Amino acid sequence: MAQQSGFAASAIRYYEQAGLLPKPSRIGGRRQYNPSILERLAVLDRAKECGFSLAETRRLFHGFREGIPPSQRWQALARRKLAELEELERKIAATKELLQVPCACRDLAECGRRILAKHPRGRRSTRSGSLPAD
Amino acid sequence: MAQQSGFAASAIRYYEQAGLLPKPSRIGGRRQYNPSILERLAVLDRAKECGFSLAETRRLFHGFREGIPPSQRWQALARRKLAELEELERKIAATKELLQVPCACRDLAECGRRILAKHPRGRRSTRSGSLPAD
DNA sequence: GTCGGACTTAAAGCTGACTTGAAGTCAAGT
DNA sequence: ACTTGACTTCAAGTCAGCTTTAAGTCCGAC
Repeated sequence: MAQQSGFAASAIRYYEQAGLLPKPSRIGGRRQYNPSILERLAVLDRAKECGFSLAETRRLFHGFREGIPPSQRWQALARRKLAELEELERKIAATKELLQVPCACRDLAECGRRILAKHPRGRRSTRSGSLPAD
Repeated sequence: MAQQSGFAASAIRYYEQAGLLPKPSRIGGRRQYNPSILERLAVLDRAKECGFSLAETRRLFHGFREGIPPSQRWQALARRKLAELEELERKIAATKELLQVPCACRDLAECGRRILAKHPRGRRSTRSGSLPAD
């Protein structure tokens, strides 16, 4: 079992099935991994740390013409990801500000009235705020 | 239909079933909303903008003794959320740095070897990096 | 009385990245 | 032969926050 990698076996099988790892050779049904898989997994892990989704990581591996070197691949993906992160930072900053607004309402209904007074809720939703999940 | 609120009907029903909205009175099976529900929904929306999960928002509404004023409720939740956001900002900063590391490898296997050389992967996983989803 | 439209419900579906479960297979050791 | 234990597969389950679907109900208009 190839958990010198720090990944769960189930995760490795999942990555394989998701096209992120090459199909390993088999002996009697069992996967035989050669050590290069560890390099693959290290890159995968790094991509994960970089916040790349599996789809993005798949692009890293297979989304470029053969000869394109890693530097260009990383760069292309990084550019988009950095933009996303900056967007996320903006949202966080806005959220932090909201969280620091003091509240002097007597009850939550009054909170509601004040919020409504400031931001009348139109029929069609104001799509802006609200952070992604954590 | 109470979509002066900007919420989808299905979402409102979902919130009701999740204990975030009071059960409205009914006439012939149909919900009859009084206008105070709009205040409720406004607070809910604000909580969402603040990045609160439905569970946290439920605490805002029902997680305190009766007389505790909104200011204290918001404050208690905000303290924890701000800490989370700062943690998230730290992760983003770390991720941004990672994304800016230049890569001079000839191929992805070499990337893997370099990563492995820097961070030998132990048996039990290094639980640190990697942003939540977006 | 019967049509339409707006509501009602419970249940299932969606996304992403996996994990968990059940049931089967394989090879080595006793 | 039989057990053990590590693997295999495929399907289903998990989390959140909803949305979608299907089937049913209610009421007013015709």
